[in-house]
Amino acid sequence: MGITERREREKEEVRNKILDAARDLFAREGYEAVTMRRIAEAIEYSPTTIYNHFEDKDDLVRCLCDGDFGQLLSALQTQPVPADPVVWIRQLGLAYTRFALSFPNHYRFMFMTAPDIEVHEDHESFPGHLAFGVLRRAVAGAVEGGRFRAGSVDTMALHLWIALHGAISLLITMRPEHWPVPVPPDLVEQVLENSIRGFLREPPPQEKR
Amino acid sequence: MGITERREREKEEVRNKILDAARDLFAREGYEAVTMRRIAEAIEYSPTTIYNHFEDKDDLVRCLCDGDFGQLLSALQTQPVPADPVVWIRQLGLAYTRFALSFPNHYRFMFMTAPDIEVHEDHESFPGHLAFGVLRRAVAGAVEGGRFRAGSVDTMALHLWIALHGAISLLITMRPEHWPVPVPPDLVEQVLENSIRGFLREPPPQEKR
DNA sequence: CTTTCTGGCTTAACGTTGTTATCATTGCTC
DNA sequence: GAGCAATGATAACAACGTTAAGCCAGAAAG
Repeated sequence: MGITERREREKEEVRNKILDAARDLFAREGYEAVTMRRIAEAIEYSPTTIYNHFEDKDDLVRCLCDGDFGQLLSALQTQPVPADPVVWIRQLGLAYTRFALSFPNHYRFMFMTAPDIEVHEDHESFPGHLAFGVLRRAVAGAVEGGRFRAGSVDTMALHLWIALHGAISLLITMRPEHWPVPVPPDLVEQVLENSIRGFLREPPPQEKR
Repeated sequence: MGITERREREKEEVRNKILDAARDLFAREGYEAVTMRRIAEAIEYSPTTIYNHFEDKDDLVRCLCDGDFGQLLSALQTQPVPADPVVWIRQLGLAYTRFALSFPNHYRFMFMTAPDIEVHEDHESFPGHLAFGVLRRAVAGAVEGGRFRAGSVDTMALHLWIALHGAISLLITMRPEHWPVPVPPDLVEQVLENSIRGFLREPPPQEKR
């Protein structure tokens, strides 16, 4: 009865080789560069073999991004939760940013590209939702702890996400020389700090410098 | 001497027919649907004719977006400037949003897609810069008028733009059912108002409601 | 041991795409 | 009328995603 297991293991192995080759192309050169034929050449299989493991190119890249984003998520969930929920929020935002800017093509595909057709029928499994759940918990902690002013936790978490996404997506899309003003190196931190400040119950102490 | 003028006029005419056909395809079905052959069929010319008027497909779509975005810009510059700079900022943000959500493919191409190669060598002519210039003037007015707290006008305008872009780009990309929380219909207005509030010198009066 | 069958893989091909090389035609210039 | 510049069309190329057809090792059945 170990035969089918070995077969499945071999199949999984090929699947991972495909994903590795695709990840390499994707991370370095983007979606357009991920070509069935280039993947096939890299793993020394024929292009059609890929279709035994993935429905089509979109399915492949989606599996790739879901998996890699899942790793970010587990990193978010694994790292220790600071006592101060505001510190926690800052930490989450920076981890999110670091991932996005390290894997801009992943981020672009997941949050800046409209899917062709209906996908992720069970919306809860989408890694983005789980990541958002973590952020929401942090915001809820800040509200309960009195650090944030009262209000809709969902709305505040949403606004934080939107602000981060705005800065990140523009950084990914536009080259620095195309911006209307010089881009400060800590732009995302600024935006994050600004948004947080808008939700604080009391203005931050003035002893800052 | 009217001959060359007539020739240029005819050439311009064909160019406009190309742009019109392309705009129709682009606005309705997006970048991928804009096909040299479909454009050619629509205008009853051969596909290669398009290359007499545009360098390649990217050049075509870029000209299209630049032109259409230029119209938004002139609308921004034409409309009367309110006495209250904060009202002005709100007005600019809403006009920007209306354009983006009315022409999501235009917006996607201009602000959510990385250009393949160097483009727009003279950065000042990029319509986005001019639009940002208007916003900066409005913010400067708010600072000078004492409505906004003191600080870098560039930074405040940048943060406003980023917040708007974050909300708009997510609305364009994600279908409502994929959001982690229900999307309020006035999301962009919320975000805009929130950002403005963060820059106000004094908290807004409480007579609201 | 032989036969059957099944799943994984390849070869070859189809239909599109952007783009280019080549050529014809038109009509201005001299 | 000869040359020339521009405009357009035909045909083709290379690359793409994807699919149909068949090959073939190896498990399953007799």
